[in-house]
Amino acid sequence: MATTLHDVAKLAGVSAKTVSNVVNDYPHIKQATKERVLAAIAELGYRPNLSARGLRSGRSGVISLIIPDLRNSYFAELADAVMHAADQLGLSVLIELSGGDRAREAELLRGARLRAVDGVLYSALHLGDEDLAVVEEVTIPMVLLGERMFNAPNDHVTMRNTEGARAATEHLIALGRTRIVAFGAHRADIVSSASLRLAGYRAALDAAGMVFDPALVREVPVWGRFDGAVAMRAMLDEGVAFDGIVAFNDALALGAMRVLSERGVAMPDEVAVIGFDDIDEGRYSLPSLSTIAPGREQIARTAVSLLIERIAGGVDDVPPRRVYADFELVRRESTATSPVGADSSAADVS
Amino acid sequence: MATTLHDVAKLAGVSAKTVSNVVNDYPHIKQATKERVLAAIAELGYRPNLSARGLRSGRSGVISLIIPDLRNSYFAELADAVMHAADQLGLSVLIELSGGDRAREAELLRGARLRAVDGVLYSALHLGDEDLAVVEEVTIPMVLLGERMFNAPNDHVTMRNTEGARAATEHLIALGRTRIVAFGAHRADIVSSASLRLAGYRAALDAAGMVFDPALVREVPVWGRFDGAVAMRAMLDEGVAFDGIVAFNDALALGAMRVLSERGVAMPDEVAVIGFDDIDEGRYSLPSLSTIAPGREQIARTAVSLLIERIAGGVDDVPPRRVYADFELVRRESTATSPVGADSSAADVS
DNA sequence: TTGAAAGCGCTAACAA
DNA sequence: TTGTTAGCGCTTTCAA
Repeated sequence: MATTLHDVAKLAGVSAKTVSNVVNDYPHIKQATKERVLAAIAELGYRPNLSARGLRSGRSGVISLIIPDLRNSYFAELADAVMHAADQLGLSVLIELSGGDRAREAELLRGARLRAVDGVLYSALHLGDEDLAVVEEVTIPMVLLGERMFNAPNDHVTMRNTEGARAATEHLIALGRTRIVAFGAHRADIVSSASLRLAGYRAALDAAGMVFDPALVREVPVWGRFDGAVAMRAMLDEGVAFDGIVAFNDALALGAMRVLSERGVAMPDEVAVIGFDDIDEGRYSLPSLSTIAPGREQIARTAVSLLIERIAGGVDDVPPRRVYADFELVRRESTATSPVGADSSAADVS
Repeated sequence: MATTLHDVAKLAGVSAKTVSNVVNDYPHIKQATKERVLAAIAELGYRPNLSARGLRSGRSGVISLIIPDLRNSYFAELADAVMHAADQLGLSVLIELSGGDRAREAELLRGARLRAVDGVLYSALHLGDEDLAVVEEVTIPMVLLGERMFNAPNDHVTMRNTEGARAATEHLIALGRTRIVAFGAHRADIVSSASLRLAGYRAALDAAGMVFDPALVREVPVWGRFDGAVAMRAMLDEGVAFDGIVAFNDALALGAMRVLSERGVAMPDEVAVIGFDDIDEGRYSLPSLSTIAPGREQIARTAVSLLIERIAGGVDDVPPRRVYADFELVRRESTATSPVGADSSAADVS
């Protein structure tokens, strides 16, 4: 079998506790002892049994990240950022995929796996304030990501959705666009990224004294490229007139742009497009895609930090914190004033 | 504290062992006993402590997936497929990112985390046969993914790189292209996806009686969109003439296509492009990108199955297995014979 | 079909 | 600064 603490202790001529102290960087150890132990560890190739440590200490050094899927670039890039943040703080990340399925979103919160991790970062698409009971049953530290479940008693990290959508819309208005589509709305009655972004869109129109036209609000329940393409195709077929699109995420925008190109609609001249998320792909599309960058790194770092604080304890009496990451308007060709190709070093490709 | 097996046992009026049997679906249990235990579990909200189980049984129910990063769509989609395959077999996946860093690729193989998991799926970019010593030190079951380390004593799942590249090249040759770029070559002296794909490219040229022109082999060390764009820009600036591109992955192809579009090069008329990986994004680019689909799902399912077999044991005397997944040539607009736009339901968007 | 006893490898609490 | 004792919650082994 694998070597244990005791094997090391025997070889080094010390007690198991001393070896444990060395392994855990306990400060008060005589240098000579430490070196002897370290030598024994190296000689035997000892590596601690994390299950035993976890059982004894109640800590596993692992956190869960629950997200819909990894095929979606936004979540893949978010997961990447979370893993780097966690790694720097000595934590491993166990990813669990809800598949955007409501039942599974709830199920994962109840699963046994959640007893094996120290904390969880949870990003739901469907679970909302009406499911608070499930959320409150979670006994380990949990930090919420995204827009759902605003009333849960947990720390919560999210972007400034409304302000971001407003900035995006104002950007198009400043370009002189008058018929701007809100692309990717959801059912209006629940708080979600979609409803917050729609509110920002409306606020921008109101502030500019523009009329809100419901015909320009396009519902797209799923925010993928495919869904964006289908919805845009339908919109064009219906003959709706528009000269700008605020897409509620980049994937939707990219799907829509593909259809606009097929139909020979010039971007940004005939239709200017801006998305949300700043996924890498948007830098290389044609035209490159203007977007609202949500502050992904900041979200990841903040979420992991808040979670670690809760895991460490000592903040039990601190009420739920809500952190809003800073967004940034990224201007690319899809909302440029000069036509595509005028600047051959376009986008940030160069 | 959380409820334990004993709490359940006490409430149900049975021994801990019986509860354990129920939890683990041990077959020979009287129905009445089982129901009583189940009721007690439900009443107390009992969930097993995975650390304790892991300590006792030597199994954690977790496997590691070591990949370069998640910003790269290929790996994100691969990870997604692996997680689904693992989930169906009751395993959780702990992802570790090597960042495409050679030292870290080795370090992760030695880490303590690898003692806490039952097995590992390992995809290296840099570690090769010259690092066999590190690989051989891994004591838990390990299945290799990708092209590196062909001589390691492990099961290995990969795509048919050479055949795939040959099919891609032959596809362009059939289109009448005569000056085809091999885009994304690496140092020739090591076995890698790049060298295998280059071999396939050469084989296709040879079979067609075409001359191999080293000027058409373009080295691009990193396979990202950005790198593809930079390399293509350089190539155009150098004035190399070509009418086809076999890009060694889709990201490279997409980066190159962006530059070709900027420069007004018509695709596929002036330059036909085909990539590798079949990432989702290629369906929505303009033109949509023809590609070699590597059989990602098959790779994921097979790798997880092989790993589980090794974990379960009983195959210790079975020599290392090598599985080659089936690839598929996916024809899209970037190698279509009719010009883009002729078919408005282009790509598989519709 | 069920129970009793033992102990996986580690660290917390305390003692020396 | 280091050692001793105990036990985390579970499953394995063996017995009944």
